[in-house]
Amino acid sequence: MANTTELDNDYDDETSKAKKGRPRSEKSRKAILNATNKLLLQTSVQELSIESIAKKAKVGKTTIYRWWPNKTAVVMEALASQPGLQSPLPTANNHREAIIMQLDKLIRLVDSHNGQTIAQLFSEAQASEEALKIFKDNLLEPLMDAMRYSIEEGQKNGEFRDDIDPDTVVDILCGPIFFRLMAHPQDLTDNFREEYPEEALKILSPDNAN
Amino acid sequence: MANTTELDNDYDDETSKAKKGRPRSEKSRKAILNATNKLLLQTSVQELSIESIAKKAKVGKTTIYRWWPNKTAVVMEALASQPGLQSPLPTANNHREAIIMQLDKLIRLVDSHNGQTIAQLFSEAQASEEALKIFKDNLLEPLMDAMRYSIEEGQKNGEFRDDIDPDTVVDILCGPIFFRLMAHPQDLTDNFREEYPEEALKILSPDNAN
Amino acid sequence: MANTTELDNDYDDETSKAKKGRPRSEKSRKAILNATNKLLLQTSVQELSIESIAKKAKVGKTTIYRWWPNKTAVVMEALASQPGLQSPLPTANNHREAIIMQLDKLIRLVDSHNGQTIAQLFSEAQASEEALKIFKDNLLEPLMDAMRYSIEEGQKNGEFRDDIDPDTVVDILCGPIFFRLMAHPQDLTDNFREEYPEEALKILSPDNAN
Amino acid sequence: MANTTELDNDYDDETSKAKKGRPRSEKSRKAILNATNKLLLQTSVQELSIESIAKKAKVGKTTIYRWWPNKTAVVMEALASQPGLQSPLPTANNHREAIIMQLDKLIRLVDSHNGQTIAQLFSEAQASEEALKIFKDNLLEPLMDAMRYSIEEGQKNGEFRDDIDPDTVVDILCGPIFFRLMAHPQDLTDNFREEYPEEALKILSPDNAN
DNA sequence: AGGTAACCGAGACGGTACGTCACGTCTTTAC
DNA sequence: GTAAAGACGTGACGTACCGTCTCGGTTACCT
Repeated sequence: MANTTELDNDYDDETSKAKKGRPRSEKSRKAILNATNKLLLQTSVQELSIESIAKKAKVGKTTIYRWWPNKTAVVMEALASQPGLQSPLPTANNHREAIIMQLDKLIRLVDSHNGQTIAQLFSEAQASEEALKIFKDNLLEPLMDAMRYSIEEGQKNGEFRDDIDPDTVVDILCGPIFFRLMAHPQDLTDNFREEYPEEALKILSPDNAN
Repeated sequence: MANTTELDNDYDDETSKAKKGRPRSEKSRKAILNATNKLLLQTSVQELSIESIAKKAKVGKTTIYRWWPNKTAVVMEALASQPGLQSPLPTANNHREAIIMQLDKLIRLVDSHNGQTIAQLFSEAQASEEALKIFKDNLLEPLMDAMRYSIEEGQKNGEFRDDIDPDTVVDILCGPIFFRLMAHPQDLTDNFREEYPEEALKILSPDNAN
Repeated sequence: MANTTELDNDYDDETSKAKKGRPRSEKSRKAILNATNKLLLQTSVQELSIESIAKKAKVGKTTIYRWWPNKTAVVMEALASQPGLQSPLPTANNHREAIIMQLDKLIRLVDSHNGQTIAQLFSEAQASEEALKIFKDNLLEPLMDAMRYSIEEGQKNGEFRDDIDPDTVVDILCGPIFFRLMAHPQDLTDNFREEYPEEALKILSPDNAN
Repeated sequence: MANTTELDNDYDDETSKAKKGRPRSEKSRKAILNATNKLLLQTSVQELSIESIAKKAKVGKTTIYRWWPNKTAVVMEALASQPGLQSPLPTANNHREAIIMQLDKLIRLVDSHNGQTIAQLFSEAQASEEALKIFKDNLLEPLMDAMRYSIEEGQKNGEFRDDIDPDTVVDILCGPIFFRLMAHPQDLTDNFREEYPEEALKILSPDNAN
């Protein structure tokens, strides 16, 4: 029947957006992320259940399962939906300063009320390949990529020693922050925030080249 | 028949043994730890269930609950029960060497088939105060205490700069290893094991004092 | 609020269709009652476990707990679901005959393979207010109400003496049957069925009035 | 009736019968029966656990299992150990009076705080051949035997009609009492106690012979 | 204007594991 | 040999969530 239909379909496929059916409810999406954030103030990511989110958001469980692959993805997006997390860094005068600002931002993030949630997301990722990908794609990689870029640029222009692998440096810079977050988060004090970046960056000083 | 003092000691030793009731079954204890280790080769700590341990060990669930407060504690003891983990470090010529050996041992541990389990235990600990205590008491603190001791001694004898908090140094040394374990464990290569300790230790070099 | 009684189904179809969510599975309901009846051929009500019913019916435990408050309720409904138990009594010429037929039906019921189950349900009811209510509402009261009605009518029309409390009479008529069921069920013979109702009914004879 | 003379016990201790090992502890026996009676004031026989008795009596579980085959036996003996239950009946002028006194005693017993326990024992017996035997041997049979004896004697001397099976009569007399105890114990009032025996006995009146 | 298709909430479904309780047995020391 | 203590393997309890599945009902686009 109706070859016109097929022509139209072909045409539609190209112009894309024209999907049949009821569109995704933005209201539900927001209710879910909102409920997730509220629940996370009281419970850990591990204790958080899809069922409790659905109940709190007055949403069917299927609606959650339709749009997110798992709990980690929901929490990740709920976290990202919070205002203020995307705040841009001020422009830096040099790569050293840029990295210090990045580290400072990371410490602030991790020392906020979201710190525990981030640690728990990282933890969830340890038991599931899928969750690990989501965590890395959305939080870890952007962070590390920016840092690696600054390192590489600094190495190119001689600001930093260049006889050390940038990936290793990224781990050396970020690792202690995440470690402290997970092992003794109460010590992520102002003091640490001020001193740590300076100390950590010494690893990149040309004086420490082999 | 020595003097009275020793008799008293002997006597005390014998009376203190006197526990009433059926003694704890060493056989069951071993079966539980054994089953746990075997199951951990196939599943994550998170997926591991007390029920599956009990079934595999041919033991009642209650026997597990009687002796361990939670899953983390069982896994922790199962891990510790493995031979070779308690292997002592060779004596070092100086504190720098001592720390390098400690770091090397940690990397080896974390790069073994137990690495994932350790990461998962650390993760479990993020959602439970109780689990965190067990993890720190049994794994983290002994490790960090030894390292802190070496650092402090090295600071005293001038081997290391002494204008930096030993606790911070411990985090700087250990953090990247745990971070890499959790973020990209496939990169805990021989190469990393050889280079990382040397690089990390630069933080303690007197040349890097402020 | 939903006040749907199952008897009202015809009426409901026309009016209050408004049930949300997936409807109750009739297949599961039948599987549960069926499994219960089958298991009761092998074990006592006391030994019967919800878990075994769920397993045999290939149904989740929660499905049982969702629809029945306790084991007694499941068994009660399983019993009632058996064909033949609801068979109506033939119409009687007078109240004496009506009661004799009711007693005969009770003895037959109690002498069937369901007799033990009924005794055990009655027993379960001795330790639980809730179970007692279910047993009375579903089995005992209908039986006793019918009997009491016949007694009262017979008293009104002079067929029976009216100087005795109908409730006491009901107990006098039913008690021995249940007692024999519980104390020596092997004696609920044809002989008893034939003789007992006649004898018991003498209590209502006008000749025995005080 | 217990007629163990204490002289015999003293004598045994000193001489022949002397069994090896520690003798059974009378203190434990009493503690167990005592604890059982106390617990039965709070819980049903079904809810009562051997474990709770042992705990309350400060006795090992094995001590209970060594001397009683099951819970019913313990409860039965605990019940029997209560003073006042063995009170003898006054001598009767005729068999009719004897039976009335027996029924009156039964109603009193069953209306006491032990009534529920007796009903529950009878109930336990429905699921276990062993428990049924204990209940019948210790409570039901003595009661029914006495009643049957009076009936048979009354039939012999013409006090009662003799064209009805004494066993059936016993059930007719006792059944309603147990039935009322189990179905609506709140109606075991003084009124019932006074009226029921007279009414029930009409079944034996020669006037009601066929 | 009417079909059709994807969405939505609600909630029942078969499962798995939880942590607890009591069972009846076993194993120790003490008497 | 009995007693108290208490650990043992077993199995059921009732609950919480899992991820899936049906419902009735709601938008939107596409004829």
